[in-house]
Amino acid sequence: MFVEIDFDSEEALYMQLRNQIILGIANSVLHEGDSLPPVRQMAGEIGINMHTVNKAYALLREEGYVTIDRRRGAVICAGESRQEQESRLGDRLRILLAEGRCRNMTRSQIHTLVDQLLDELEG
Amino acid sequence: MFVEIDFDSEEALYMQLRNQIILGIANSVLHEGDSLPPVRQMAGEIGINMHTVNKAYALLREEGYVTIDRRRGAVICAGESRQEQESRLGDRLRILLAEGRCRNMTRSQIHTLVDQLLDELEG
DNA sequence: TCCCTGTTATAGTAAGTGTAGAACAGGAGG
DNA sequence: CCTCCTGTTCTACACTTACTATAACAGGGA
Repeated sequence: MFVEIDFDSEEALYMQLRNQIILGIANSVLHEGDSLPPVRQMAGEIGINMHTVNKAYALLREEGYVTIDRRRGAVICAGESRQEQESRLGDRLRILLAEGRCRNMTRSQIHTLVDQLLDELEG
Repeated sequence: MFVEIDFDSEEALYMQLRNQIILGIANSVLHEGDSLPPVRQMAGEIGINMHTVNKAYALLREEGYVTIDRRRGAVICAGESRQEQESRLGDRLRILLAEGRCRNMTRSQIHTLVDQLLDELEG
């Protein structure tokens, strides 16, 4: 796997793993139907506990990014955006934009940054 | 103050307060030079502990949103965007955009959402 | 002096995070 | 049937963070 954990980060390990998998999906490194490594294998590869990986997988399942069954493990599933997720995404984006605006970022600068980050994901 | 705390939220109280103050600045409800209520008064108004308010104020000071002295309390200061702040902002925005992309949001939909949220802040 | 300010110290409860060992249920394959 | 691998669940422990509470301190203003 492409996952790398920063043990010095203040962000929770399971959250780092969750984010990197989401980035992998958006980045087309992971496609619909792909299976994630089993919890024990993933835990061994990145050097964290099995339960921490399990927590990340369970979170991804709750958020609708993967489906899990005992045969195939965690499988990337199609993005069927739920409304509740969008609202949370909007709330989080609102704070982010407010911070940028407090930092004197202009509207065009923000759009440029968004395009740049989207290009990274698609490129 | 305009601050309202959601005690059922999973977000930390001091983080809610910090975010609402930042929204207030971006929203032009709070202007450069304005003083925030004293920690004890703010704590009493919104029904939380003084130390929790103090933690939010201290965080805002670390992030460069306010300056604090004993005479005038916490005073909104000018936005002199630091580079470290921007990088963190970019990292957080990257995750957010990845989530949106996994939810099949198009680039134009994202820009529309950004514009909508910015209009809310400016309106 | 008195009051208000932020600040600090100490303490306690509660929750979250990460690790650890063990065991279970169920499907796959020999 | 048996074995292996899978996710899942349980208990337990240490550590950190979050929040509250009480108290005291230093410093500027009236």
